[in-house]
Amino acid sequence: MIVFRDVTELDLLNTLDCGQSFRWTQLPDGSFSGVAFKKSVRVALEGGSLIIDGADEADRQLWSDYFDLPLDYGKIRSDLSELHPVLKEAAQYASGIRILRQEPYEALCTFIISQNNNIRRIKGIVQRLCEGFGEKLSDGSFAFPDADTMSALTVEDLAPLRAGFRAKYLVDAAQKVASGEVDLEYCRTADYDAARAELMKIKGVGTKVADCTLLFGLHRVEAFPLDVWMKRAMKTLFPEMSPKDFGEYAGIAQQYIFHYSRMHPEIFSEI
DNA sequence: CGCCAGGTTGTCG
DNA sequence: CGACAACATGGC
Repeated sequence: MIVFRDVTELDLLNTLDCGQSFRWTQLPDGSFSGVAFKKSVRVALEGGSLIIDGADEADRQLWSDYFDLPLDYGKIRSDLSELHPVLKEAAQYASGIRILRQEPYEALCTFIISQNNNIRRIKGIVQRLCEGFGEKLSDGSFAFPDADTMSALTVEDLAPLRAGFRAKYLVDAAQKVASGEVDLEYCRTADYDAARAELMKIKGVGTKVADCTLLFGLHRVEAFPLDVWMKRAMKTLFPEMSPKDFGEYAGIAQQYIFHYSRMHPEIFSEI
């Protein structure tokens, strides 16, 4: 078990169940169980301490990075709040959301699955993908399958996922990542537009999936994915702003606005 | 039955 | 460029 003391700006529900990761489920006691990096853990926040149950002390840095603990979200939220009064309200409402540092290939695949889909069904497809093709862990849970494994699969193999038209995109992603035709680590440090173009070599990866992969899988926090909610929010709440105006931590602003918008749908349906 | 869901693609002006 | 249907599946 690993314990991180005096953790601030972290809300587990808003971070683990806000549509950036699809691998966490809340338990009756409020804690979360999930798998990342082929490690199954239970996560809880008690009295300001973040507890990673089932983790080895040797992985302390890994889990610190996963929850992005080194980044000063209080400072970032304060700075973002000065940009726009509505952003200030959204950031306050959604405070405690952090950008997870997920594995790049997992982020890529889950956001390919996310297109024209809803979060509930995305979770189901991801779970079936892991159970069908991921490594079985000691506690009976399943890791996310790696690109090498998935590159050997066909669309027919993926039929049990019921992923629909997205299955062929998953196969293309696996093959291009496994062969090195698409270099995910290159995307970590490359010029942003070049990184986006690298990911968009994959069929079924457009600007939004690329941006989500960069934000949630490669921690490119300047990314600003525009999905249906964000397009509505930009038009209704920030008509005078463009994504560029949100600065180097635009991705964090994006999460605040996305969460705030989803929790207040009436904003967009009035009149 | 029709509409929508953290979109992308192909096609047509 | 911009608009628009099609794409699989499942919930409402």
